[in-house]
Amino acid sequence: MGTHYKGSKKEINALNVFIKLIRAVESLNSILNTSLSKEGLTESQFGVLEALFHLGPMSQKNLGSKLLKSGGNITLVIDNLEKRGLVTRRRGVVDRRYFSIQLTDKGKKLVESIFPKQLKIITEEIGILNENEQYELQRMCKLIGLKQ
Amino acid sequence: MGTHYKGSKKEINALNVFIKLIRAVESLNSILNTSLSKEGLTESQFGVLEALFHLGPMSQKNLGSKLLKSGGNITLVIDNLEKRGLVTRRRGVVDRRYFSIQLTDKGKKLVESIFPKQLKIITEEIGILNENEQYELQRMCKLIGLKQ
DNA sequence: TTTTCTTAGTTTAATATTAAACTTTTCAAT
DNA sequence: ATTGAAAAGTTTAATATTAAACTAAGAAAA
Repeated sequence: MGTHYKGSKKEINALNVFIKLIRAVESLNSILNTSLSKEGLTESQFGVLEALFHLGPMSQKNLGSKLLKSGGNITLVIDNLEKRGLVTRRRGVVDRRYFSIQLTDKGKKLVESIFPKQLKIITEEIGILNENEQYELQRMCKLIGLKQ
Repeated sequence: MGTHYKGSKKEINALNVFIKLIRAVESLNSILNTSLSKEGLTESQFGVLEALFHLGPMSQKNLGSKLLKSGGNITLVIDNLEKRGLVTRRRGVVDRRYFSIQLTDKGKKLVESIFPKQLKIITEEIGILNENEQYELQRMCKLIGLKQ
């Protein structure tokens, strides 16, 4: 969304804020993804591993809800993680429709080695803002994300 | 990136700010993309059309720079837009390595019909914040996006 | 119990996205 | 002028992403 549109002042301001917001997130994600790709992981794959690590085993449906991704997408990401031996599918005993997706030891060790690095990057980047600014940024983002 | 990690207070705060920032942008993009998909356009396709509309014809290389996308990606997106008759490739006369990517009339009309709707959504969403908040949000985003 | 509805997961088709290898064209250096 | 480097675009292979159609399993209703 370029900045060359001649709209009302209110529109131009909103558009500029929007663009800066998008760019900030793109910048952060770019740094984080560069770090991840060195470990041979994509953002989605790390998202799954990290969710399993911090929240424990869960179904693919549940993973999709947490990560805001479609069922078909989760199927593929889990396939790729399973091929690399980072997670396993365990079919539900009571309800055979479910899989319980589990981190393997290899997967757990990988998250333990990567997560601190990612957190360090995030802490450094966000650390450009002081405590009060961080509070304000978070408050404003909550307002914007309100309507889901 | 979940919220269940037991790190230092500073790390936990930064992680929470990061998550809220990501969620806000995801929320905004989701609303905008829903609107675009009704017109049969993807975010990338609209990005190209909008850039051509507001900045004029340019090369694929140039489009890639503006939109922060790889050359191969631009090739595909232009292919798809060209199939639908929304843009045309015009081979450079002086330097035959370049294409000048041009909006067709059909493409121009489409942008003229969609852009105001997108701007309206953005203005409404960002309008939740008052003028000073918008200024502050923009300022902080610039700081975060500083290192490219 | 048999039928019907719902839910979890898979598959398919389309677009997106990148890195890397490749082609064509231009430009610079010898 | 010829050779070699650089630049624009394409292709390929891999992963991502969604919607929609599909399969299998369980639950509810008849």
